[in-house]
Amino acid sequence: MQANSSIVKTLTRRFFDRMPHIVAPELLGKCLVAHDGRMVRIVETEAYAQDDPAAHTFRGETARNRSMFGPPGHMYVYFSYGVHWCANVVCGPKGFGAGVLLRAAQPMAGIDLMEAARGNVAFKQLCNGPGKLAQAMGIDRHADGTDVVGGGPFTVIDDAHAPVTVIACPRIGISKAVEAPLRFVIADNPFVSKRPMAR
DNA sequence: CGGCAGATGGGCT
DNA sequence: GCCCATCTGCCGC
Repeated sequence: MQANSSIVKTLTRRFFDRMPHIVAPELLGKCLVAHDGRMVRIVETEAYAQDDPAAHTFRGETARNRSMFGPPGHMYVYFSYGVHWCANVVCGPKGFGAGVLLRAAQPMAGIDLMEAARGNVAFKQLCNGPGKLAQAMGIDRHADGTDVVGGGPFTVIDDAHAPVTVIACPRIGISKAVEAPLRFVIADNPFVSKRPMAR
């Protein structure tokens, strides 16, 4: 191994077999890879558990949120405000509707494909929001329920670079449990959707 | 430049 | 009506 080459590890199913508030900060710095070469480094996540009034699973299983009740390590993709797709990774035990929303990421590879998908926007705005991230990566309804540990169209890997400094802060764009510090960002990363409030 | 009001839009309850 | 969002335009610093 050369000094600046990364060590890529495939995440195990067990990584996602824990509660979302544990998995969400640990996903920071991990990478999401698509089959066509597009890759992003995750810089912002939010945790949603079944007992959380802000979670889609709070009122039980429906056709829309079904994949969140399935086994961990799979995608939950939902259609937001009639316009955007948003990607989550299911976590927690099977049968417990929980997951981590992928809110923002840093483009790493396949930039030309991301720009084609997102249109004429600044580089920093390619993936700095959940809808933008999904659009840039080509994530839509077809990815719902697919495996992110391996074998699916998108895979989460640990492309280890440097350790990250994690900041926890309130989530964005919700109307219930608005103060819970379940949003996690990499400190001082320019690709987050909104800077966390200074503390 | 940042912040905010308004419009947009589909699927849920 | 409500909602885990985004874009545009308009303000004020």
